[in-house]
Amino acid sequence: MKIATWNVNSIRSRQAHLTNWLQANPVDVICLQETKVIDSDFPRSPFEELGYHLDISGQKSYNGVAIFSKIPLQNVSVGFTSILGNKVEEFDEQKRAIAGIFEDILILNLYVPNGSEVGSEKYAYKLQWLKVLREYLEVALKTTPHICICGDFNIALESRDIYRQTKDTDIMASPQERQSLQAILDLGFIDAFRKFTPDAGHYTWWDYRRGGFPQNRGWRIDHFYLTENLSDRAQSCIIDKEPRTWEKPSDHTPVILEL
DNA sequence: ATGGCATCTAACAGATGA
Repeated sequence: MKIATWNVNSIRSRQAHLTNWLQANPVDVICLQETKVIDSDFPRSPFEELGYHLDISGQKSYNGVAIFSKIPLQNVSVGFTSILGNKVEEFDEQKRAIAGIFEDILILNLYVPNGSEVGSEKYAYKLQWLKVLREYLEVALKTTPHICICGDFNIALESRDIYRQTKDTDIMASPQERQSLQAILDLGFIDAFRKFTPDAGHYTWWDYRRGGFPQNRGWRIDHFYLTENLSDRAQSCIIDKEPRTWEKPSDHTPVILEL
């Protein structure tokens, strides 16, 4: 089976790109981020016509996540309160997390906060959000052996994931962000892409500005993290750069995991 | 240090993203 993740940067602006891509890549599941639309305005029919069942959680203008699957997901939940309760309610205001079970796998689709600038309020929110995510996974792991987390993490863990040297004050590469993500991985998650590809120069996001893509000035910030038992089942994990070459693309490109 | 580019709302400029 194949699972994909793609930050589409507005589902309404990217509808044709996504339908074209899905026709060429009929994955079993696709996890989307930054849909940027309330649920009642989500363009469902083009994707339902391709045979997908849709689970969506969006809001006006910002954020928003969705999972499309060829077979309906079981036990779909939105946000963190479903597992952690009302104490984490404030972290569910922004629509950044949706989960469901496909076959024996819990798929958790995430749009991690960007953080704006190191030291800002949004940066503090990003770190807190990651702490809540860690708690969520700690609980989930107690009952669910097979977990696949994917999405836009807005963090590049290592220098080989970024086209240039970074400073500690660079958002998406700061030590605190990396430690927060590493603490999650330390619960027992493996970077699926790195199981197959150790070398530098593979990215999933390129800045629209300054000709980032043509010069391959990118960052690898979209990830698949798998529990060890699932990692053993992984057959491949690849980045498909092609949609980034299309006209008016998302600034992110899809990553595809094969189990 | 700035701005570069794209998306949103809907104010056609300002907020946000990464």
